[in-house]
This record gives sequence, structure tokens and C-alpha cells, in this order.
Amino acid sequence: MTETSSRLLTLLSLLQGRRDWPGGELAGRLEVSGRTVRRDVERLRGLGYPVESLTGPAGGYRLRAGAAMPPLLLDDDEAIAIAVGLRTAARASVTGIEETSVRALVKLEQVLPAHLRRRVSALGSATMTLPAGGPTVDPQSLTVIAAACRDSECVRFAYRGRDGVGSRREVEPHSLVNLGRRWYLLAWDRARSDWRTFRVDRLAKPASTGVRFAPRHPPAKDAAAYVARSLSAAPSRYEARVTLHAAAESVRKRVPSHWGTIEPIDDRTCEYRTGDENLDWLAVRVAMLGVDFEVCEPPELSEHLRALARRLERAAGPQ
Amino acid sequence: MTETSSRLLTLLSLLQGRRDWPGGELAGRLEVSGRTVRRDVERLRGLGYPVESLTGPAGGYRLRAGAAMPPLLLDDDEAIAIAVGLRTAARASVTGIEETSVRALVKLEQVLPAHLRRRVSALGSATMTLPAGGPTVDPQSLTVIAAACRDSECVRFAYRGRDGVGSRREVEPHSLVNLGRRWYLLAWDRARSDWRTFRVDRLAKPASTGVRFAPRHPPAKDAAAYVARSLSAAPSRYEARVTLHAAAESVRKRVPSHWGTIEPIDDRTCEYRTGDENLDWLAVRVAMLGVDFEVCEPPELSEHLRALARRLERAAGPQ
DNA sequence: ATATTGAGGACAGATCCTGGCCTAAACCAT
DNA sequence: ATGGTTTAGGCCAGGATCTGTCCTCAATAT
Repeated sequence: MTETSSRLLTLLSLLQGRRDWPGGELAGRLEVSGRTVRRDVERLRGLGYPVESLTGPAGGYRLRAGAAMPPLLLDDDEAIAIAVGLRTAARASVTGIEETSVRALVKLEQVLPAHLRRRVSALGSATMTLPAGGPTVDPQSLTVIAAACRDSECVRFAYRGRDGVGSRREVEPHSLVNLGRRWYLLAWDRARSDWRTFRVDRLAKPASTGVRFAPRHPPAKDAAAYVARSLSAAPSRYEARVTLHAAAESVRKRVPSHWGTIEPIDDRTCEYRTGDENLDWLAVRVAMLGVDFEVCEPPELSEHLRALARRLERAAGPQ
Repeated sequence: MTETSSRLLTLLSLLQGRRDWPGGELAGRLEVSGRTVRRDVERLRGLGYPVESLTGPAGGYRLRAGAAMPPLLLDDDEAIAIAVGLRTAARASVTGIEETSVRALVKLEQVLPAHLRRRVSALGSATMTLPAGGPTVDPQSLTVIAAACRDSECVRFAYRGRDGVGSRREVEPHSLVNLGRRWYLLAWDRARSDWRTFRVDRLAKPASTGVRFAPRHPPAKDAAAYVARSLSAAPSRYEARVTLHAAAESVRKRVPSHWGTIEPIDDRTCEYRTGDENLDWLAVRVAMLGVDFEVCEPPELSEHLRALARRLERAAGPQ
């Protein structure tokens, strides 16, 4: 019955590729009689995929949205677009679907033909990183780790700790957690026989070792909460408070919500609060707003801006 | 044979959801005998989807990447993640896959169940807009128009021309073109009986009228080229040449290749060339390098940097 | 060495598929 | 209003396919 099944898939593919299909044309494409097409449509309906039909001239078949997702039949370019889209969503989005994006990406990359994979990574490396994005996570690392989590396979990687000290690790990955703009890996460190959290942008060349492990009970039910807690003893973090000379509304449109909060002061000024671990990005983020502003705190930011201003003035050269 | 076909799809779905599956477990899930599972695997292989198998304890089946994309079987969350990812990719990416992203998005949205669609638009509206992105295109508009292009259906919308004058249009859409960071619609304007290009971020509430039309011959073979030509009064584009006081090697690591080229001058300085349509972006990009530099050209960039420096100095407040 | 897991041939009975033919109903355009 | 076009679906007969069972063999991990 490989014949019928593959024909059904082809039919689905056709119906997904264009909206309206006359029965006769489908019969031609599938190289079967019109009667069989009608039966195939019936079968698809039986499978839960709602196929509408219109009689009369200009009639035909049309796949509608149903209660459940039908299998998506993608051509090469579309698969690439989805892979690239998921990669950017996984690292740049703010909507709280990052984990799901990575899961979908793993599913897709598992079956992505090699030549497409090459094209994706070619495009992926050309993908722009947000100007003020800080250290970027390699989507490749994310998918390798996520796949290892899913399949209970050990992972080896080089890690550069907060203090800059490098080490090689072999861990049993438990889950990937996205907090703020960062990715963390919660894993059981085999050498240290304990749970550790790793910042994904600090690890290099993660590779699945192929060794399977029996899943352990995580140190807490909610991995995300656990990671957040273990980061609460976080190091120096700059919290900025800045007065912007612009209406809150006009600024809000241009500031992604996770980049901080905007509170109106009056019709013409508002207060912007945001935090980061790096003064450079903090400075750029504020400067990029394109409006006049004043730093309330921290003093380090003022100092940093002054230095930046001097540098820019030097760069601009003589008047 | 709806039974066999749907079982094959379920099997594909299982194989996509996890990597390793023992035959016995598959048999249980599919409620068939182990022999039938082996036959189903054989069928999948016959369809071109490579299923690996390992014998012995800890053996099982595993779906590998093959030569062609298999149908993707997504759960609800994954479908949402893909939709959101494609929406952001379609409007924010710079990789040249925007058109394809929209096409894939149209395909997906055509079959996206209603409750998922609601979740996507809820998330989509919360999606961040790039800080200096200029006017943003509504992904919803893009998909409506792209679907209309694909299905040869007329579209009605309100348009605000370059001079700010509003009008209502009814057009036969031909193609969507992405140039730079903007989207354009090439369409036959029915009232004016001529081809027109519309900037998608300037049109409001596009809606498919349901009226089909017979595709016309476009005014040029390559729609993108045509649009580009008709925009030849294009926005001034800035090409920057900057001398960096840092070794080429150390800078290269921090500059994505498509952001420009780095050429060494001597051991301690190098030249950075890059271009953009927006001076803000250009300035930030260079400033973010974190090294001293001098602007060679264009003069506008120098002027811009001076202004930025003044603003930063003001922002930093008194010494 | 042994147990576990996949591979696959053979067989029999049941099931299902296909194409062809025919009638009904819906719909568009002249 | 009418005729042509398009989907809907019943019926039939011949042929192909599927499934479960039983069996033997090969590969692999403990």
C-alpha cells in the first residue's frame, strides 16, 4: 500500500501548495482516475483533514484549516526558511516560545537533508546579530544540546567559567532553559557528580558522545525556577535608570518589552529602566533610542558614556 | 487503506518526536504486531525516508536525514513556534529568504487550526520590533497578500502614498518583493488599469475580495528587478570606510562577515568597510566594536558621530 | 555464552483498491 | 431559464495488498 499512502501524501502536498484544485487536474498529477481522486479526498477527510469542495465550473478542492495540524509537506526552500526562522526565534525572540522553537528545530534538523543543512548553516552564519545583542548563542549548540536532552545522550564540551577559567566537561543534559536573553543548560556533571548550570554562550563545541544515560531526577521540579534561583546570587549587574526626553508612547513602540520598562514622567519625558551585565551594551541600548536623555544611575554608565563620547569625537575627526 | 496510511503517518510522527524507538514499543503504540511494524518501516524506506535500525539490546529504529524532506508532523506548540519564527524572519531577517518565509507562512497558515491561529497572533503582537527598524510591516498583511498572489485573488486595501494622500485600491496582486528591509507589492491597479508598486508598510487592512482574476503578464520578467528599477530614485545609501586602531584578526572575530570587510593596514590598524541605508545603524555598528577608530568617509557619518557624541556627553551629565 | 532485538520468507484469509459506469446535485455563464 | 461543468457517491468485478502467525537467521550488549 505504499502506492496509496504516498499518493495521499502527494495529494496533501498539492493541496498545501495552492488553494484551489480542480479534480481533473489532481487526477492528472496523481496519474489516477478522477474516481480515485474523489476517494482519496474522502480518505483525507476520514483522516481529519477538512477538504472543502465546490461544485460547478470554477469549482474544485481546497484544504481548509481543521482541528489538528496536518503533516506539513515542505519544499527545500521552505524547509530552509523555517529552519532559519526558528533559529532566529530561538535566540532573539521575546515571546516565551524559545524552548518550543528549539524543540521544533531539533525535530526539523533531525530529518533535514544534508544539502539543506549546509544551506541553512551558510545562511545562519550570515544572519545578523542584533546590534546590542550581547554574546550570541550559536543555534547549532542549542540544537545539539536540545537533541541530547531529548534523547538522553551525554554531551561533551569546553566551558569557560565566569572567572574565565576553561575546562572540559562531560555531562548528562537535563534541560535547556531560556531566561531573559540567555540560555542555560541544567545538567549532571559526571566528573563532579553534581548538578550544574551552564551558560550556553560560554560553552564551545558541544558534541553528543553517543553514550546513553538513565535520566536522573532533577534537583527541582521546575528546571527554569531552579536555574533562576541558582543565578540569583548573580554577579555585578548594572541597573540603569535613565530619563528620556521623549513621550513614553513614542519610545515604547521602539523598545522591546524585555529590554526594560518605560514609565512616563510627563508628556515630554519618561523614565527608562533596564539592566545588563555589560556597560557597553547598556550604553548602546540607550544611545540607540535616538532621543536625548540623561543618566540618573549608575555613575559607571555616565563614565562609560563619557568615554564613548570622547572616542566618537576622536573618530569623527576635526570639524 | 486509510488504516495503513494513517498508521504510517503516526509512525513518522513518533519517529520525529524521539530519536530511538524499540520495535516493540512502536508495535504497542500503533496497536499492530511487530511484524507489521517491520513492514511499515520497510514502507517508509520505500517512500524514501531513511529509517536506521540497530539490532541487539538497546537497539531500535531511528529516522535519519534523507535526500528529501519527509512530511513534518508538528504538535500544536511547535506549529506556533514555526509560525512565529517565520513571521519574524519574514520581516526582520536580512538573509534573502524573506520571500520564501512568507510562502512557507502562507502554507502553514492555510492549515493552521483556528485556536492556534489565535495564539500565534497573540504572540505575534507581542513580538518585538527591531529597535531602529523603521516602519514595520504587519506579518498579517504579508500573508494575506501572499496568499492572494498565490491564488490569483483580488485584494482591497487603503493606501497612503509617499505624499501622504490616502486612497482605496483594488488590485490584482502579482508578487511580493523584498528589497533591503522593505516589502513591496507589484500589482495591477484595476481602477487605474496599470501596474503599480505599493510599499506594504504603507497599506492598511488588506483583504482578499474573493474575486478571482486571470493572471496578467507582468511588466517585466523579473518582478524584483522591476520594482528595484522603479525605485531607482532609491534612498541614499551610505558606504563607510573606517580606520580601526586594532589588529585585523582581533576585530574579525567580532564582526559577522556580512557586516562588512576588514582589511589589515599594519599590525595595529585595519580598515573596515561597510554600508547601510541608515546612519544610526552604521554609527552603532562601528561604535560597538569597542576600539578606537577614525572615519575616512562619508562625511555624513562623521557629522552623525559628532552629534551622537554630544548627545552622550549631555546624557552623562556633569563630570 | 546468552539473551535480546531486528530481518525477512512463507502462507492463508480477509480486506481493500482501482477503474469504469451511472445518476444526482450544485453551480456558473450565456 | 438553460446547458455545460464539476463534485458526490453507489455498484461491481478483478486484482492487488495487508495482516498475523510461525519460523530461521544475523547482529549486538552484558
